[in-house]
Amino acid sequence: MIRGIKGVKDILPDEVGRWQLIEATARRLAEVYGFREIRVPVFEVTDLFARSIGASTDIVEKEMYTFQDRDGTSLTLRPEATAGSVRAYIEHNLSASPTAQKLYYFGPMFRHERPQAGRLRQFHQFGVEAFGCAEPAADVEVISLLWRFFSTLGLPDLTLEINSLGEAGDRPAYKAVLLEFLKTREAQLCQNCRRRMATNPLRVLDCKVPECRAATEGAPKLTDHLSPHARAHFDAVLVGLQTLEIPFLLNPRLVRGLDYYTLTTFEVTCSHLGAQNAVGAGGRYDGLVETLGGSKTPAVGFAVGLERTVLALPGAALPTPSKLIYVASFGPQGAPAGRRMLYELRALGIQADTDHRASTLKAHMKQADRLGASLTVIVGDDEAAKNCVIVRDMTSKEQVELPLSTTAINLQKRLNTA
RNA sequence: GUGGGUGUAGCUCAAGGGUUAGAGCGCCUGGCUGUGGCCCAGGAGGCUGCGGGUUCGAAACCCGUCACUCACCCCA
Repeated sequence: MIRGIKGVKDILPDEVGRWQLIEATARRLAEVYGFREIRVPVFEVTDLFARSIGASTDIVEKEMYTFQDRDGTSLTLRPEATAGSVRAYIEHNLSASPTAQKLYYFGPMFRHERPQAGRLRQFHQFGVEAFGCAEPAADVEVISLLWRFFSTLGLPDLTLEINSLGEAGDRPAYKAVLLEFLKTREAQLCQNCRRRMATNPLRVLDCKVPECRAATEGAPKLTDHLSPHARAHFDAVLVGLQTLEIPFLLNPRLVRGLDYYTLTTFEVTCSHLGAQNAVGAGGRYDGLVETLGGSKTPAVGFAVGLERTVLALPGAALPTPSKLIYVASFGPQGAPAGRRMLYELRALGIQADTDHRASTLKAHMKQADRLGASLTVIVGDDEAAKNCVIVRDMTSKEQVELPLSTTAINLQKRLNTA
């Protein structure tokens, strides 16, 4: 038997309802907020990701699905969609358009990691990118969309954490200060954190080991080393959130892993998701458009992990299935009459079905029950001969005889008034 | 890449060295020959993940391997 690839999952019919609800909610809210959909390719030239995400990040170093095109060009399955969106934004000169600055997208992303709860090698994201606005109000708008999305779906026990990474110049300066501090505590840090001191000192602050957290308790805070402009921007974002009454938690330890983030970063976590508890995250990336060859353009966005959203979605959020009419037809005259009835019902836009394998009324009734039909139209040879059908209400068991020719239209009225 | 857990019927799980590997749910048939659910009776369905070893005897113990899963790293 050929199996699916490790870390790549089928989304089966029984779970698709949850996905459709989430996608419809995302799409509707994004449009309400003035974002417009963009569809970018699932693969791009490798260099695009290396330059945007950061050459020394885990994603680029060891998690990308990279392959050679026939001419030798290195291509990569997208590990995220911001890079592609920015590329498209520059390539099609969207900055010249007064209306195309706010984009949203859906789609699969690919990262070669060991799968675990809430983490797959092919996973799906919904995300937005707002280009061209450096105002704190843009950060607040994006965060408020993210928060509204989760609350509309009714995800329980969410926390919005927020931090500022400062402007481009602030981080290197802070890194130096932090490193000085860490050196004085090196003996108390875990093996991992000692390694991180060399690779990514900011991550030490985010370590889960209690000893490390204790050791870094008095560490200098990035938010104390912000430039005046970065400080003012951050404060304005926080005030903006307070104005909208969106609850947040300041987390000076919150560090985003992608190199392009600047100033505001945020993350929404859900407390009963297991270890991978971030359902959505994002931030500002004012330098990225320029890095990729565009003109200097501020931008802010987020990405939502749809698998994680599905996991956290309460069962009550599931949409109720629509009413189904089952056609139970059998016999040399009844069967063709039934097929015609089915055709007419469907032409009227009524969800109707039958089981072509069933040759007895009993088998039909059983199938109607399993499909959850609200009404069953019975057409046997007797009915066909009399040009009528029997309509059975599956819950009340009431049956009425109706003329064959007007049944479909009758049932349509009955469904509309029910 | 590293570590832990688990692999038995379609699904959820029993059987912890000893006859023919069981149960619930689901499925099929009949009770009910043109009427579903509930009930009753019967039935089908298993190379116990795979390969080796120990043993008179292995689903069980040992080794290997593969898969799934959780966690680390990292991230949505």
